[in-house]
Amino acid sequence: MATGRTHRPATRSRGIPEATVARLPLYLRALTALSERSVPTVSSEELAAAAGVNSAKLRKDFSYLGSYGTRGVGYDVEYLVYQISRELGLTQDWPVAIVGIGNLGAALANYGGFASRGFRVAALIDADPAMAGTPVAGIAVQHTDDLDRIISENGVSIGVITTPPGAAQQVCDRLVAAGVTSILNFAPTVLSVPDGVDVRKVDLSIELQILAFHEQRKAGEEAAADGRAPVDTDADEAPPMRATPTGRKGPDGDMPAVMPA
Amino acid sequence: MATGRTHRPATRSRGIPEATVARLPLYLRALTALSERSVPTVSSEELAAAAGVNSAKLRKDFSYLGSYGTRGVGYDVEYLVYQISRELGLTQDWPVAIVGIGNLGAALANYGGFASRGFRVAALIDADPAMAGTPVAGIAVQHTDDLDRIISENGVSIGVITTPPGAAQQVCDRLVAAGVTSILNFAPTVLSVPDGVDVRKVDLSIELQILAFHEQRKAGEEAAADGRAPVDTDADEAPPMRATPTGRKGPDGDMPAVMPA
DNA sequence: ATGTCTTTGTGAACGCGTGCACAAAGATGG
DNA sequence: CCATCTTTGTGCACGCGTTCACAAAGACAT
Repeated sequence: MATGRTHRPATRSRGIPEATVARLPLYLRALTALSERSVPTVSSEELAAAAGVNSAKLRKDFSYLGSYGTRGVGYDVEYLVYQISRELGLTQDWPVAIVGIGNLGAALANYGGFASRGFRVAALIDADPAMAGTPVAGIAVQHTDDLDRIISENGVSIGVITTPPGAAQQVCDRLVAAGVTSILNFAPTVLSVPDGVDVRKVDLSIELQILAFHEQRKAGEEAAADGRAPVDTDADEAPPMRATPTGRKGPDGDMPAVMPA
Repeated sequence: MATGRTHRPATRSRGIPEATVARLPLYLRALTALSERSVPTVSSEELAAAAGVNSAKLRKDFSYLGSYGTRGVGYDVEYLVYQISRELGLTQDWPVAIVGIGNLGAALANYGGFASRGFRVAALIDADPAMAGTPVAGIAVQHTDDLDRIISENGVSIGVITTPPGAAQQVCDRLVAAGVTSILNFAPTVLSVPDGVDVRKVDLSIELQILAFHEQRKAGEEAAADGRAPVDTDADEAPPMRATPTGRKGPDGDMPAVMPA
């Protein structure tokens, strides 16, 4: 019970936990699928299964948005699609600019999932002059020199960075200077941005490394279960000769032990 | 995060928290950069800044791996690179198969970050017979029919799915049946997998929607600060006529008037 | 109405992750 | 050897997120 106040969650984007926000798109996708199948209502149990989450969690998530369900029945699909869309800000148009039109940038430009929900690829930007004018996914690539103007003229507030890592921070700075306040970073770089700017990163190599960790652990457990010698996964087998703090070993010769105190 | 039912009630395995594992690749990247600059040691403060995290958090993370630092000095870069690499399982070779060679799949195949650390693109698989044999990133695409054999012969345990959403679950099932136990899913689908299989997803559209949410919130606050009428971000303005079950086609045509306001 | 049945919404407990703050450990200099 | 200085490693407290379990709300049948 929302403390008896109205069923309206008092303007609270503030009150919506980040973890919940991250799941809303998941619910929305499942609901959209139901909507296309003309399913009128859905229970928390069913929807949770479709979204791959716990039903109690789903109900709590929805409770942050308000009381949109009916006890004994479930949730009205269309109504919920609308409420979540509105909460996520998908009822308005979001022009997006992609900077760095290499393999990945081009792939994203062609990606259908973009236009589907409020997002529109408004500009493609690349530093290579040779690419200027070349159409990618039906949109002419523009040169980085015009980045500022392009962002302003199109009212872009969300930028996608798909440049090589070395250029990412610079591009980021320029985007922010031009007025972008949300960045989706595909470059394997830690971006630093001023307060008020949101950055989310998508990092293939990090994801793979996390999978490798679990994969290795599984292999080790399996070996142990087989009764064989477990994979040596944590002993200090042949470390690269833990460098003595003072004297560095061989190759680097007389590297002065620099290390700004 | 992983979507499947991969919930492990804290295996006694390694006491390394999931959150820490997710940051290790970040530290590793920063350390590798330092290593290339021949920096011998680094303090938790410096490294934390480079990785974009809190220094106390970094120290605690490292403490799960062991005591690899030297008080008063810091951490030996080379030694730490080795320890983290080993912990993540990057000292061994991980053959990876990419299924679905469209724009995105091809872009990933060409992505350099792959080979860099233990990962090797061992096979490209696509359902389109016309693509079979076509070289992408120097590797000939093979047909889905041979998926099982390809996975087995190459000892692939990590699969990357870049197919259209409709094919993702089926491809996933086949990968798992063939022996894959870790999946990186780029398709906008919730994959269900048996226990013991890890799934991580990369979802462009979800990331954008999360950014849109915050963007909308920022716009609302800004408007409020300007003294203008705040963006209506939560009132029940013009809902799609809450569940007016008016003539919903379907088996149950009668459709009671549910969902009162 | 009354009773039964279904499903929501949420109080409460728990566990994980984060950040502070500090003692311990080691380096360094006299 | 002792004093001082730097930086690690961690005990502790706090807050967020998850999950359980259940009372309340409403649908539906009689």
